[in-house]
Amino acid sequence: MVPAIERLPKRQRHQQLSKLIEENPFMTDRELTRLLKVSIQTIRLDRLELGIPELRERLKLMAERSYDSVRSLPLHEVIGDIVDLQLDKSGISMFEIAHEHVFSRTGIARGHHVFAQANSLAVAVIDDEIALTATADIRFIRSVKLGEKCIAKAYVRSISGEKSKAKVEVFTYVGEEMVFQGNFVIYRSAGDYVSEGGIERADRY
Amino acid sequence: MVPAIERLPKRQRHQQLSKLIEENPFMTDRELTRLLKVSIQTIRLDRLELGIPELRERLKLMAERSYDSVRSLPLHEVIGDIVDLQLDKSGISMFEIAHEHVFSRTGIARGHHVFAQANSLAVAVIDDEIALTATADIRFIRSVKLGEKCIAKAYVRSISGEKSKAKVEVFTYVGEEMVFQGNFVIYRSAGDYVSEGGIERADRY
DNA sequence: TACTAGTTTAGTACCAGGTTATAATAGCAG
DNA sequence: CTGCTATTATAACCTGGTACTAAACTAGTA
Repeated sequence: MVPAIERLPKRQRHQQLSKLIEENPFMTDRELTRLLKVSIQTIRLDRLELGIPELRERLKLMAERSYDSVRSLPLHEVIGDIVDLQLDKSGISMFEIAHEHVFSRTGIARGHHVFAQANSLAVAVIDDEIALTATADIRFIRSVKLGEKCIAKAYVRSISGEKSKAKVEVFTYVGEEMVFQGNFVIYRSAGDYVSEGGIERADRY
Repeated sequence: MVPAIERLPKRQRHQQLSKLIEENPFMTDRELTRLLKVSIQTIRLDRLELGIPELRERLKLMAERSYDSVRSLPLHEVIGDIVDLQLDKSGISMFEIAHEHVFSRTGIARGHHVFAQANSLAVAVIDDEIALTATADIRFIRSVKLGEKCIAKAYVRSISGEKSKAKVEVFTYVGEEMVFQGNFVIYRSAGDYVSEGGIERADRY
């Protein structure tokens, strides 16, 4: 049944094929024949067996992926995932340090990403039409590394109702350990309702 | 020369065409004929005039863009373009505020992007293996808006050789106007290299 | 030895989504 | 009428495939 001896070449080729296409999805079958030294039909049978779509389908998939991620990129609106939010009181967000956030040499997160999480949260926690960071006084307590999950907790310390400023304190933890601390002064749009929980905002989606 | 009267339809159609393709780059010429009520040849002439490539080329371009941005993501290494750099002395970087950096509602830049530029520059200007932000004291002087070019200038104020800290002051301008100011304390490596475990990988091509 | 099966190669027809070139037609301006 | 633009039509050709049929080259086995 299973010849079992000269069966390897095919499997090997399949592996190579998968790897080549993963490394460079822009390759045509014809280019692959040159690299694998088999006929174009073999390449096509292999793709069939492996369920690898043709070049054009691959490119279309990639295009669709990137197109979707461009569309749904209010990713920049808030850095990190908001876990809990009590407007004008406190908030919690989570942010996992990925490759693109670290110095490639050391795996240590660039400070501005940690700051961005805290800043986003400090702004988000202020319940106002417009909230902008005025000043910040921050401390990076220890470096954060690739893969670590940063939990930022923001507390609104004071709202100077007339003066249209709010003080927000943010602490960021990895596990039990505090890694960042910042005091933010946030400008808020003056002249409107100071919320005590009774404000509905319809323009917020 | 320019008939000027029934000349509009074409221009209008060109506009519509561009818009349709921009909105949905996945449309074939045949689908476009149905929307614009002209022959497929007209669509193709239009694309030719407008320099819009065929569907497959569009998808390929999109795929390449997303592929590149995944591969070459030291895009995050420095925020903004370094224009001038004198290590341990000063540096200048430029950063243009784009759509993805602003609050969509107001067109005002999120603070952490402005901070990121300054922070990146403050770190870059320190001539050392490893440089990390320790603390920062920052002030957002006025809000920065979509399309504005931020010029950040960093000055190294002191290097405490033994103590492995440096003070860097950064000023960010839009035109003549200062929009941000920050005092950074940067940790620097006290002269050691961080070994990454010494793994050589031969399985790489 | 011949039979059988898995693997590889070859060849043909066909398809989508075009490009390129060439020609025919409509509509109006001078 | 001539000349010009815009539009449409027609046909040949291209790339990078799919789908299908058929042949040829392994081997192992009865």
